[in-house]
Amino acid sequence: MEYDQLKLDQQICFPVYAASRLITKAYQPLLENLGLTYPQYLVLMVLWETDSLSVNGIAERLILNTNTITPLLKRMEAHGLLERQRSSEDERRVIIKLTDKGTELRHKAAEVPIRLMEGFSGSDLSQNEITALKETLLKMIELLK
Amino acid sequence: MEYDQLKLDQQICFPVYAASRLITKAYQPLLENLGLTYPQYLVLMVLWETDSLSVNGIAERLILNTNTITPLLKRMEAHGLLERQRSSEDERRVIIKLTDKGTELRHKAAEVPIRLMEGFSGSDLSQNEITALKETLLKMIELLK
DNA sequence: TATGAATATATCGTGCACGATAAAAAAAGT
DNA sequence: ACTTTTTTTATCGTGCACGATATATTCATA
Repeated sequence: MEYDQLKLDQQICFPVYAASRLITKAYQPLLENLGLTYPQYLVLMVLWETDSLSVNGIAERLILNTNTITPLLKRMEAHGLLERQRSSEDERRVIIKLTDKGTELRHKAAEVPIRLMEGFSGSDLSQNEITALKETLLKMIELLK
Repeated sequence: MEYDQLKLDQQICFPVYAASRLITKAYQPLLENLGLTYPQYLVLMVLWETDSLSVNGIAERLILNTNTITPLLKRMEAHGLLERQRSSEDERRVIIKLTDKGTELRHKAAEVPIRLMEGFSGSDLSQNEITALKETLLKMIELLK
C-alpha cells in the first residue's frame, strides 16, 4: 500500500509545529532577562495594547483555552505583573489589569522582537517571504478556528 | 515611545504559534480513534519510514529534546506500540523498534492526513500557498536550529 | 416570575516540552 | 594504559495546553 501521505517530509503540520517551538526557544533567552516565559510575553503584548480585558477576551485574542489562561494569569499575578478583579457589572467575568511593574516592562520588551528578527536578516529569508508566510498562516488559522 | 513592534498583529511568531496549536487540535479527533496523541503520531510517522532508530535519531528527526522523547517513548511502549532496547553495540544508545501493533496502525493512519487536508480544500488556501508556506517554514527552521 | 439555556471562570487530570543536572559508556588525547 | 572529553539517555522541576467537568452568574423564554 502507498503511504507517501504519511511521510514526515510530506506534512505541512510538522514544519509548523517545529518552527513554532524553535521560535519559542529563540525567544527564551531574550525573555528570561525580563523574567518572562513566552506565553506570559504574549499575554503582556495583548494587555499593553488593550488594558482591562476579561479572561475570555485574552483567551480569544491568543486563541487559547480559558483553562490555559487562568493559571497563566495567576502566576503572572503572583509575580506582580497584573491584578485580577471580579467584575462588579457581570460577576462571571474577571478583569485583568496591568500593575505598574507590568506596564514598565513594555519599555524593556521593546527590543525583544527586534533582536529576534536580527536572526533572520542577512539570511536568504526575504521580507516578502515572511510577509507571505504570515498571510497564509492567518488564512489557515481562520479555517481552523 | 513607539511600540509598534510589540503589537500582536505585527508578530510572525504568534501566527506560527497559533496555527501549530490549531493544527494539533484538528488532528486530535482523528488520532483519538487510533488511541494516539499528536506527538505519538509524529513518532510513529518517523518509525514507519525508518524502523530501529535510536532515541537521539528520533529526537533529531522531530527536532525535539531527548528528555521529551524518552518519556513519550515509554508511554508508547506501555501501550504496546514499540519496544525500547539498549544497544549491545553501544550501550549508551536505546534502539526503538515497532511492535506488530505499532506497524499495523500505519494502515489505519493512512487516511488521517487526507482527512486533515480535506478541511483546506475548497477554501481560498491554494496548494501553491501551502507549498510556499512549507518552503519558507523549512528555511526558518534551518535558521533557528 | 420561574425555568431553561448560555456564558464565564475554575478545577482536575493528563500529556507534552524544555532547562538543568546526573550517570554511564564510548571516543579522544596524552 | 590512563585520563579527559564527548555522547547518550534518564531524572527532576516547572510551565504550559487541552479535554472534561463543575459552579456561579446572566440572559432568554414561557
